[in-house]
Amino acid sequence: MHAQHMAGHLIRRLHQVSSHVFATQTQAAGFKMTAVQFAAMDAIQSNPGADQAQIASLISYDRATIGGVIDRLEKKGLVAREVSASDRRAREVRLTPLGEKTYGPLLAVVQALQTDILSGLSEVEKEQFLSLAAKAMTPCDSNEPS
Amino acid sequence: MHAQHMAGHLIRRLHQVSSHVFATQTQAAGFKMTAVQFAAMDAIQSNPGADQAQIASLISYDRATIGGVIDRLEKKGLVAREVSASDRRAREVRLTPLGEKTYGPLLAVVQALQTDILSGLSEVEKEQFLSLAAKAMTPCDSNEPS
DNA sequence: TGGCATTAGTAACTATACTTATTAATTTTG
DNA sequence: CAAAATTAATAAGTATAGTTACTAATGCCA
Repeated sequence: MHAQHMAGHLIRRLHQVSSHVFATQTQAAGFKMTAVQFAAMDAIQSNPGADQAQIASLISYDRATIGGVIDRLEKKGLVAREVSASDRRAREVRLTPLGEKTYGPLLAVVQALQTDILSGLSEVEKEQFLSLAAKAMTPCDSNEPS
Repeated sequence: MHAQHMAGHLIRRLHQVSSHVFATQTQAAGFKMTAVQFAAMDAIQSNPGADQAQIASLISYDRATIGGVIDRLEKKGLVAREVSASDRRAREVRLTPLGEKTYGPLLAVVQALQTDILSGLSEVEKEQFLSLAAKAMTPCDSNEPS
């Protein structure tokens, strides 16, 4: 069992736990939402009218996959797509009134569950972990504002 | 853009990078293999004759998903399944001779690529990160929660 | 201005990843 | 020993996550 001690394996398990905590706690709060759907919604809320490729780039996501994610948000009535007047290839994405109304309470739930993802660590260790994780990601963060 | 600074989001991106490094470097070395397939192969190599559920548990994997992973390993001729003599529900899994021959060189490649996953961190920081990640996982290491 | 590269989005395909339900075999227990 | 509970694996359904290939629209530029 060499794999257990490898970075890739540990990261896969962190991701597994993280996704599970997200799904469980958002569901308990009455939302049906995945972590990626929330990230997309968050990006759309901060950048209304951006096209799908821009949203994908903001959350480091693939152009070919974001379509499906936005499909599901659209199906829930949280976002709306509209063909851009200036570029008929592009779809401008915005939160619907329901999306706007949902975003605030949802954000509160999502912020609250973050501490549970690393429940095995103390507060200080969580800070250390997050700052190391953020640093590990910075080489590819060139296009992202804070 | 609140999501960027959250644990869940950072972990998702780490996983993304990790999977990408794994796929790229194993492919460059001539192997067609995903991280989970390697983890399964590693567990099978260390526990020949274990059934699928045991392998799943060893790598913190779902029983319903491991079947597909082992299917793909079987299709590549790396592992073989055999109905257990003592329990006809269970399939005992073992590496084939080709699997045995492949395992060593593959392990070397996988061990070598681990450092590239956290390429943004110094050696000391990598150690810190890995030990924090391992600690974050320990509460559930005894066995899997629901 | 006509052709060509680029870009936005989708489609199809592979592979996770998890849930619930089902089937089949085994074990427990009444 | 038969009924009930448990367990191993699969099946079906949903949602990521990425690749390559394709269509359609745009923009460059010679």
